Amino acid sequence: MSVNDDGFTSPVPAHLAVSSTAERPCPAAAGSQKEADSARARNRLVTHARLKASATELFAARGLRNVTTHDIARGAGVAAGTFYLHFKDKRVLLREIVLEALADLRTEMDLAARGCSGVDATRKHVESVVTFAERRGEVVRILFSHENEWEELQTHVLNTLADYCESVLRTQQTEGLIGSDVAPAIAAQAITGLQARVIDWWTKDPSRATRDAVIETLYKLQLTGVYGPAVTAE
Amino acid sequence: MSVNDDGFTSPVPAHLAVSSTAERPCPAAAGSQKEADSARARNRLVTHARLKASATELFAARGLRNVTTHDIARGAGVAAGTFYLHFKDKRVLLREIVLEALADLRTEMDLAARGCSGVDATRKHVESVVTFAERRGEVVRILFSHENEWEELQTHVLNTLADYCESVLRTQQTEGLIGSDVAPAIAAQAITGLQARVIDWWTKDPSRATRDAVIETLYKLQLTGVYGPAVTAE
Amino acid sequence: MSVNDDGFTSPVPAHLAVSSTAERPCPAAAGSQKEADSARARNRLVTHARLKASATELFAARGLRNVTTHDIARGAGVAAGTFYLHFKDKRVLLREIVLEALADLRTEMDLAARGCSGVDATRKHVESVVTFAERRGEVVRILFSHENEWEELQTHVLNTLADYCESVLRTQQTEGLIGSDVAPAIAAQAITGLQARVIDWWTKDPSRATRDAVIETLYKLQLTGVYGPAVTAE
Amino acid sequence: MSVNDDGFTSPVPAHLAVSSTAERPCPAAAGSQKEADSARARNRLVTHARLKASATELFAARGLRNVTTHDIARGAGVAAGTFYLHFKDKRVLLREIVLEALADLRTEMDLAARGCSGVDATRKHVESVVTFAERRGEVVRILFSHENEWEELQTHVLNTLADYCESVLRTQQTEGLIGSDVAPAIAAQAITGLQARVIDWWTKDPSRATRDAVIETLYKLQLTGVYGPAVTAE
DNA sequence: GATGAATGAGATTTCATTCAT
DNA sequence: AATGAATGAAATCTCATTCAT
Repeated sequence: MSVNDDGFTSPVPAHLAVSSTAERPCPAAAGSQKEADSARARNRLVTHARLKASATELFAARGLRNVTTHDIARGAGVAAGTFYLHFKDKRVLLREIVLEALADLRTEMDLAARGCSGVDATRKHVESVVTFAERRGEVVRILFSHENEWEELQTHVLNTLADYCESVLRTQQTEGLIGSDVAPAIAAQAITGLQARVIDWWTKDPSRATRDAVIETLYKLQLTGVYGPAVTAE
Repeated sequence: MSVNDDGFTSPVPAHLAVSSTAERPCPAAAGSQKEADSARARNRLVTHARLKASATELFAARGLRNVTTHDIARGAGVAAGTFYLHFKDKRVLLREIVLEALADLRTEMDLAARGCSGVDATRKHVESVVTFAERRGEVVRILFSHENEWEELQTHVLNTLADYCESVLRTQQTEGLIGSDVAPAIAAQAITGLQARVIDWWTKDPSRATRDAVIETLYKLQLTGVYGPAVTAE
Repeated sequence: MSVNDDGFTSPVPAHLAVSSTAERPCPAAAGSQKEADSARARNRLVTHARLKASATELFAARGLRNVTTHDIARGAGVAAGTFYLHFKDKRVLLREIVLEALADLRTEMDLAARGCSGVDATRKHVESVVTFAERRGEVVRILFSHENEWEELQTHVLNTLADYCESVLRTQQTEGLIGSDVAPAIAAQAITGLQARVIDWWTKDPSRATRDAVIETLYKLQLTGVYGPAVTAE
Repeated sequence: MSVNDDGFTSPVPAHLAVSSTAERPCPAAAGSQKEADSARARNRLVTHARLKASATELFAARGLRNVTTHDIARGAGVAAGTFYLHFKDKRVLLREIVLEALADLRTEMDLAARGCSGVDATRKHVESVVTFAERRGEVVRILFSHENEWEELQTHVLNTLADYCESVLRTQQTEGLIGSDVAPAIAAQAITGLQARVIDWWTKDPSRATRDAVIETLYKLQLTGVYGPAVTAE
């Protein structure tokens, strides 16, 4: 049984759901306009993507509150008002960026650990987190920065990761790999915090440690913490 | 030699230093007015303290950016302008609150671990952090929340704690308690993140776990992580 | 050679330069939108002009410091924030008004004295200053009022006029019309002050003297002082 | 007959009158306290004078609007509230400074021209103005700077000087020294502006011209203009 | 859809003035 | 009289959001 199956039982809360803006049915879709329409639709997606990319870059660099919708629009090369044709407001945009990144991370962790179990799955998870951080440093900065106004979102991110972690822990506890003296809920928070902090610290300045050192340390700390004597696993 | 002695050699950077409130030199304290002066001075301190208390409460509840200087003044029961008689601006106030809390926490950790070493010191540290969180939940929320604009401050807090942690780890490594395969710098970040996350999570809703469960889990995770097999230490 | 050619070699200092309103490059003027764009551009200029007119009126009546940006916006019939879409702040607006007026005055003086020289040019200059004051009393009030905060600007105005005057004096001295005992630099300041004061005084209440009396007196005083026998000089 | 007799027929308007603040009768003047009282009264005058000196210096340096009552008090070495024990508000203080300076200038001009008449009186007047500017540059800067909020006061200063000038002109016209084509009211404004401007310009940077050059130029221009025959008038 | 000028609520900050001690 | 903390009105400036073209 893969822990992945349990990991995401926590659905996105209604108020955080990403409602795609591009749903409105095209009002006048006269036959001969199909091509024009699809061209238009493509343009729309391009603009949408550019806005999101611009926002990601700016949020990562300056923080959420120090970026204006005008900044984002300028960064995307569109007019100020265009922003609101794609996103209801700044929060929605952030939500979209964060939830997308979170889903990506989860997918990558799932894929990495596919077919593994126990200690091996944990190692794969650590590796995939580090890989994700290397490839998408900007988005990681956003994911793990908490600005209070968006605490709801921040909490959702950490809780999603912690829930996943907790499910893994419970499974392993059931299997007798972890002692019954470990409280999965608390331990899950601890491991999430541990990873988030190290990843944030390392992402800010990757020269601080080699990729391998980060992986090894995360793995060892995590494993030997819950498995006790088994550090010798190595 | 106690590691505690080394732990806080990292002085507060100049730009974060809390300048004492009594900056302005008292121009002339004529003889017969001493009482009046001291009464005024006392009142001033009271107002200062009330502003700080008001700000602490509000910052913890709503975050820095969602609290106006007027809110703080209102919470303290003084006029809007009074704020600026005591603090140059919001940042300065936050800085004062945070650095004060950080110093308090450090002091408590030092006192708690006095005379202990090795595993015992670690346990005392964990206990004092949890105790601090129980008594001063509000300030802990501020300490462990990061808003990007104050990243500098946030970084200072975490680094101060991580530096402390790192010095403990290095000492124990020297003493052979920890294997040489542990990178103290990374591990220190990890442990700091682990503690900060759990404390933040628990402080938000203390009913989530008992005090003892939190202490035990933090202790166990931390210890068995670095000590490997020695979890049996207990 | 006309002295007018020399008179305004003093360029506007960089920090006082009026940056053209059309700074922001128009990003992309798609073909079919030209009309819409130009309509918007026209509206923008109208708003800009209304703000400037409103400010001119208010500054003349109440002085720079007693006029708020809100007053100016209200006077122009736009919202408060609109002010800042057109001018970085009040100073920039004042600068624009003053430098524009100064340029206009200079142009009118140049045109009036075109083809004249010596005494005739002086007379034309006096006439054009008086005419300018009659037509644009408000702006003249601003031009010749000095508020210390804007001393830089005030100094620029008077020095520009004085420089012009000085160049005229030097030319006439070269031509032997003026004795060598006259120090052009000092005399230029004197004549500038003389004209500014009379114009300001008269503009405040034009019923104080007829236009002709003002012109005659300015002309006579400048040329031959109060004792001068020969107003008949001409 | 001295023109001085006519010069100050314009009394200070009621709203500009300096009402001494130190008028309140001493409530409890028990016999044996005379000395204490007089010592106190002396102290009061000292404080009053220091406030005025502080204000004069600051106004001259930074302009009226850029000086706060706190600045003035600090400059005088007293507490903020003390300011209001001596002056009803900032305006009153400025008024006191300006009217005092104006009275001083007038007195010096009177004394200088005592016994002189005609051209000689004019020369003496010019000399005394320049001397005043040399000795009391600060106050002159205040006297001749116009900030719109205090236009009333500024107008009073210039009109006082212009009135004086006008009376001189009328006298000389009566005596046949000046032609009937000169309008005394306008000419008086012109001469006042001329002097004020040159004095202001020179005071800002006395190295711009020697004292004698300033006097000679002011004198010559006033008497015979720039074209005037030779200053042979003397 | 895109544009970008306009909107207006709201936050920060200053400072003349008062008043309890 | 002097003190200096407190007051609170007022000004500047920003920016999320709307809307006519």
